[in-house]
Amino acid sequence: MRADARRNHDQLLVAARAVVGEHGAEASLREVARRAGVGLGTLYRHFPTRDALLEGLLRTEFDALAARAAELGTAASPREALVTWLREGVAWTVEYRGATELMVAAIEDPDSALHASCVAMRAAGTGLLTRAQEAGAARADLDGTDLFALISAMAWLGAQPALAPRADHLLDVVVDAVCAPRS
Amino acid sequence: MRADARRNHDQLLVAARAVVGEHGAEASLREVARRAGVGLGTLYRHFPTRDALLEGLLRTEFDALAARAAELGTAASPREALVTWLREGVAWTVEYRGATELMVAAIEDPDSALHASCVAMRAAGTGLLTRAQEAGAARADLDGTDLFALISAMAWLGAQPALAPRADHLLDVVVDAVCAPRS
DNA sequence: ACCTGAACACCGTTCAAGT
DNA sequence: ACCTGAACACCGTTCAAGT
Repeated sequence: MRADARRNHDQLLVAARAVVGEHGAEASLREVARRAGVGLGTLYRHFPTRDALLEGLLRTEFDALAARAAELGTAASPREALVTWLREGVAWTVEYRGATELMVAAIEDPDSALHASCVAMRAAGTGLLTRAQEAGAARADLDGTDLFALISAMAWLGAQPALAPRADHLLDVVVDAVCAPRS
Repeated sequence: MRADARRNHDQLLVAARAVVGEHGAEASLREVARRAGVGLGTLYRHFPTRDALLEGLLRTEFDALAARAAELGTAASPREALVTWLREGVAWTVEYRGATELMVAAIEDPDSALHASCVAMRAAGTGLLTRAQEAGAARADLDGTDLFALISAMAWLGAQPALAPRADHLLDVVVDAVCAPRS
């Protein structure tokens, strides 16, 4: 890759992080290009879809979550590992308001730039869930997709200003439900 | 109101119901006006905001939900009344994909055209919840806003194509959590 | 009173023309 | 190779002009 191309690529990601932080995942792509000091066509050359651009932002975070799951898998009790990871996953997802819908859509769309990262994250959660289930510390009738769905829904909830004040408490309720051994 | 104004008003609602059904709550207002055979300014005269237009569509449904709560309050056991209403509330909310965000925003914005309807719906749910709590059939650490939030989040989940297949099951999990007497 | 549609300031996306 | 920005087809919203 040519030096100028690489610089543009990097500046686009920097600008995107700022703009998405301010306006959410539906932020204007024109504004990203503007802020990066780059033509609009250059943005499309580097990131042909909005997903591709977000993937550039989120990949490192996804990887961190998967790594965290591996760490918890050995460092904590099955129940505590699962609960901690659930809470951290929700907290992290709330940060990217608007990205939750994209994440959810990407998990069943193999063509999405976010697909691989989503699948990896689900796999990490599945590991923790299975371990907790084997220890009798989580409901047996849940799978990794359910966990992913619950994290997404609670993150959506936390991103709604009107509901955010109760989000932590409601997450407690859901965590209780996930960890109830019966059914 | 003049006869032509009334006819335009009604046709706008008919068109809006169709267009929102097809494209969700973010549907193009231009398309609504087009489909109603009406100038764009006429739409804005009758419904000055998008909320006002949606309110026209949703008010009857909100009222039905409140009435349903009253009915269940006398016809069913406290637990069953709450659970049935929760399920029906989620099922109904899923129908209006995209409207969930608006509903949630409206409940704390007194200027929203949807505000009164949202508050009434929350009040109806609060009645059922309180009754169930007094019967020891629901967690004591939940209030009407929590119920509203959980309904919204589960409706959001059900509206995501990738998660919809598990939505019913996850609602069961949440219902179990709401009805767990402890904590 | 009520209606219309042009006008304005924005989008996302594509692509001919430049270096 | 890579970049630019005009062009196209859309938005939401406002408002002067018409009946």
